Amino acid sequence: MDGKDLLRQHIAKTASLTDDEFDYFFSHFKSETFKKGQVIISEGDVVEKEYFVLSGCLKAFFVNDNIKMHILQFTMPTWWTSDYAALYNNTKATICIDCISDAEVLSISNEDREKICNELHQVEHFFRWRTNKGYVAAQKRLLSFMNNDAKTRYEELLALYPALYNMVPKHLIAAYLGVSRETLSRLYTSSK
Amino acid sequence: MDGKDLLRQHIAKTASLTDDEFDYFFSHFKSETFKKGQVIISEGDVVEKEYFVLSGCLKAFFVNDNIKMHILQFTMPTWWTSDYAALYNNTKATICIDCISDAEVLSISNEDREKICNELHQVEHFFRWRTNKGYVAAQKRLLSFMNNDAKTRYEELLALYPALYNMVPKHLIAAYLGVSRETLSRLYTSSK
DNA sequence: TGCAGAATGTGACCTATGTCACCTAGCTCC
DNA sequence: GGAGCTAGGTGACATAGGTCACATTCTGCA
Repeated sequence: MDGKDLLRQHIAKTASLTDDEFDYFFSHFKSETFKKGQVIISEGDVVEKEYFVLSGCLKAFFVNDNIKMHILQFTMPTWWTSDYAALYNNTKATICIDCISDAEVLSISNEDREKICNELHQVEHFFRWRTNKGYVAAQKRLLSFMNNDAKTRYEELLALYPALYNMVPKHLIAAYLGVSRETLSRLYTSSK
Repeated sequence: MDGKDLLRQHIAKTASLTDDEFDYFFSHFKSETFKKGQVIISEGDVVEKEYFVLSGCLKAFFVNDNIKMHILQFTMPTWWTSDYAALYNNTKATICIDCISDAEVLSISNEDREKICNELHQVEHFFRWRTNKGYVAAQKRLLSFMNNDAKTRYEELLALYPALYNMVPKHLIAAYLGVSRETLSRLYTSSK
C-alpha cells in the first residue's frame, strides 16, 4: 500500500472525507525519507512540521544535563510524531526525534494543518480524536510509572509492542522504561 | 463571575462563538455542586460526563491492589476532568474522582459534546485545543517523572500551583508526586 | 470539652535501582 | 582481516526512597 492509501485508511477510522476533500488534504503533505540514525528534530530547532510514519521506526527523546536519554515515544507506522509542545506554542524544540531504522514519512506543517482544520470540519474532527487517544495513552503510561516497578513496565511494553523486542536495541528500551540498561538486562536475565 | 461567564471567557481564548452559539452550547451543561469528600466517579462506574470546575478542587486518582493511591490530576477552577479513557471508549471507570473541598462544576455529557462538536465547528476547534494542551502537559509530567527525583518534582509542582500547598493535605501531594508521605515530609524538612 | 480519627513528623531498617568498572561478542569500514 | 566501535552482560558497591513503628498535633463533632 502506498503512503496515500495508508493515510486515507488511517483517517477513515474517525472522519469521513470525500475523495476530493482527502485529495485536497493530502496535497499538503510532503513525502520524505530518512536513513537510520538521521536526526529529524534536534534540541533548539524551530519546529514547523509533524510527521506521519509510513515505514520504519522513529524515537522522540529528551537528553538531560547528565547526558542521560529518556525516550518519550517510539513511532511506528501509522503513528504521528513531533515535538508538540514546540509545534503548538511556536517555541524551540526541547526534545529530539531521530530514526531507529530507515524510514518513510509524510510531513505536514503546523500552518497547513491549522488551515485545513479550519476549512474542513472533518479534518479538525480527526485531529481532535487523534490527540484524545494520545492524551489517554500518556495518562495510562503515567499511571504505569507511578504504580508499577521496572519489571512490570517491561512486560507491559512487550505486550503492547511485541515487534519492539527484535527491532530496537535494549538500551533504548531501557531509556523508554526509565531504567538503566544494566537494570533492564538484569530484569530479563533473572527469572525472578 | 458566574459559571456561564467563566466558561465563556475560558472558551473565548481559543474559539470564536457568537452569543447565540455560546448560549446554545451552554444550554447543554448542567450545574452541579458537591461537598468535600463526595465521590463523583468511582471505579467501575459507567462514565457519561465530563466536568468543568468553577470553584473548589477535585482529584482524579487510581487505587492499586495494595490500596496505594496515585493521583493523576488535581482539578482547579477552569480546568476539566473526567475518566477520559472510560468516557471516550465507553468502558467502565478505572479511575475515581472526588472532591478535596466543596465544589461547583458544570457537567456535559459525552453525547452532547459530540453532538455540538458536530454542529459547531468552533466548538470542535476548542476541544481539539484543550486536549492538545492536556497532551503536552501529560508528556511534560512523564518526562519529569523519568528525569527528576522526588525533591525536584516537588519544587516543580509548587512552582506550578503555589495554591496547592495550603489547600491540599500533604499525603495527597505525595500521592501526586508518586512518593510515600514519609519521603515527602523528609524532603521539605531537610534543607538538603 | 473531650475524644476518635485524621494528618504529620521521625527514627531504624530494607530494597530496588543507579553507578562504575570491566569483560565479551558482533559489526563496520578502511 | 584487523582496529575500533557499539551492544550487551555482570559484579561490587552506593543511595534514594519505601516500609514499619511510634509519637505528636490538629480537627470535627457528639
